[in-house]
Order: sequence, then C-alpha cells, then structure tokens
Amino acid sequence: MKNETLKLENQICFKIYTAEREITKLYRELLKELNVTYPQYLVLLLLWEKHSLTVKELGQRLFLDSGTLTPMLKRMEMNGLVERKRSEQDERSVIVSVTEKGNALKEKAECIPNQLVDNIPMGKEELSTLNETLTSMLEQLQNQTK
Amino acid sequence: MKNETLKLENQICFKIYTAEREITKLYRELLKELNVTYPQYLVLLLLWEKHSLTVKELGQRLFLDSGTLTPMLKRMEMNGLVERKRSEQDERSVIVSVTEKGNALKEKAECIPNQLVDNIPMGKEELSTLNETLTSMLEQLQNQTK
DNA sequence: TAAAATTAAATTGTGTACAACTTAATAACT
DNA sequence: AGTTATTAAGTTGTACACAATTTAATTTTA
Repeated sequence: MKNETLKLENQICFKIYTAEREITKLYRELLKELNVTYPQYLVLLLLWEKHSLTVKELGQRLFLDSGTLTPMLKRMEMNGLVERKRSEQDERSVIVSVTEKGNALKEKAECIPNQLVDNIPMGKEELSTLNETLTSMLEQLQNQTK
Repeated sequence: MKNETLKLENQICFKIYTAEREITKLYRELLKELNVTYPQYLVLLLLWEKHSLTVKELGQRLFLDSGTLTPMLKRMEMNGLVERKRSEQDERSVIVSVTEKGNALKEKAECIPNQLVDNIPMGKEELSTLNETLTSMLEQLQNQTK
C-alpha cells in the first residue's frame, strides 16, 4: 500500500494534470483559426455574454489574478479583441469590453463545442457524473487553498 | 438535448482546467518544504522508482517534450537533486539520475499522498469512477492530438 | 477630516508548456 | 562507404500562472 501511493499511474492528480494539457492542446487546434488561446477564449465566452466586465470580475469567474489577466488582456487588446478603460465610478477598476472584432469571432466559435464533442465521445450519463464529481472536488479544493 | 451536452462538455473542460490549477496550488503548499514544484516532484517520483532515465523516457511518461524538460532538469541539477550526463552508448541521449540529496527527499515525500487525500475527501468508489473516466478520456484525447 | 486599512490593477520574477527550429549523433538505404 | 533520413536534446520565442510587491484610489475609523 505504502509504495503504491507514490506510483504515478495510480494518481488521479497526474491524470488531471495531463488531461488539462491534452484539452488545451485540442482547443489550440480548434482555436487556431480564431487566433486566440484557450484562456483568451474563456474571456471571450464571458464577454460575449456580458459585453463588459472588470478585471476583478473576470478574475472571480476564471479564478485568475491580475498577474495573469493584465498581460493577457493587453495582448487581446493589441489584437483588437477587447478594450480596456478605467472605470469612472471607481478609478481603481478597469473595465474590459469586447470590440466589434471580438464579437465577430462568436460566430466562428459556434462550432467549437460540437468539434469538442466529436473528439471526446462520452456517454451523457458519464458526462454528468464526471461533471458532478469535478464540481464537488473543486469545492473542496477551493476551500482548502483559499 | 444536444445543446445540453455541448454546454456540459464546455463546463467539464473548464473544470478540469480549474481543477488542475487548484491541485497544483495544493501541491505547492505540500511541496514547499521539499523546495520542488509539482512537475519536478513528478520527475522525482519516476527517479525514485528507476534511479535513472533518459530525457526521452521521462518525456514519454510525463507527456512532456525536451523544450519543457531540459530547462526544468537543469534547474533540478542546479539544486543538486539530479545529475545529467550523456549516454556513452548513444551520445544523443542524456541520462538523468537522482542524487543522494534527491533520494533523501523521498522520505519527506511519503506523507504527501495522504495529506492530499485529507484535502480532497472523496468516496473510494467515486475515486475509482473518476480514475476510470479520466483514463478513458485521456486515451481518446491522446489519440486525437497525437 | 486626517491617518490607517483595504482594494484593484499593475509590475516583477520564477517556472512551466509548447511550437518551431537547430545541432549532433545514429540508423537506414543505395 | 557515402548519402539520406531519423532521432534526441537543446534553443528560441510566446503565453500562461502565480507569489510577492508596488501604486493609486477608495473606505474605514479614530
């Protein structure tokens, strides 16, 4: 038992670590045409819904801090996908909003979820079980590491 | 019907992306004492088993390429955890072996899997379901992105 | 209301990841 | 054997991710 626990094959954490990179790799292919990365795509998903959000709000939803978001949003701004401007109500906040160009990507992105499903064929039941497990796992983790 | 599946897949990908970072964060805490990162810990896990492996073999097991491994192994070498030397049989290969100091960390690391389990309390059955799901998912993904 | 505390971004520094490319060594082939 | 192809590491450049710190604005509170 003791020796087994230090074995890689037995570790779910390693599989999640690996799965994350494989999923990112898959998205990289699918997103190549849009010229955005997976994290950038996540930002766009939110902005397509809400049009504009502060850096803080983006961070809360994506669980990323300004150290990650600021340079990423600058890159997106440079590519013309978003605009950044200080809030007038609170000069500490920066409001990020999606541009015309950023919005135009939405249509191109419509097919991505479908392509994803094609690449990860799983039963509906298995999918929801996985979803539930990950959800509760995340809750636990986010309580621990907060 | 289909739309739900699509949403779910998207959510699952995001949750895996998030879970990976939370797990890494948790490991960061646990590994702080050993002064290694999670990927470095993975290398050590392999070297504690086999004592020495080539960069290629490490890459095959961890699904990482030399672009990631070479600088990481250099850092580990600088910290005295591993040694790197060219194979004499095949000068293209570099053999990575764990040092005394690297081996000494094994004892300190024994408790880590247990601490991890304490932080992610999950039923035994749920764990093995998750393990199986991730395993088959990984197979699919690694076929697609190869 | 002036000082202290808090907050939101930005900055700095370190460490992955990975695509694309280079270099050197070995293997395969003509 | 000599050329070509393949292979293993290393290198370069880009993009996260995050800890720790800094800066500026807003709240809190004494």
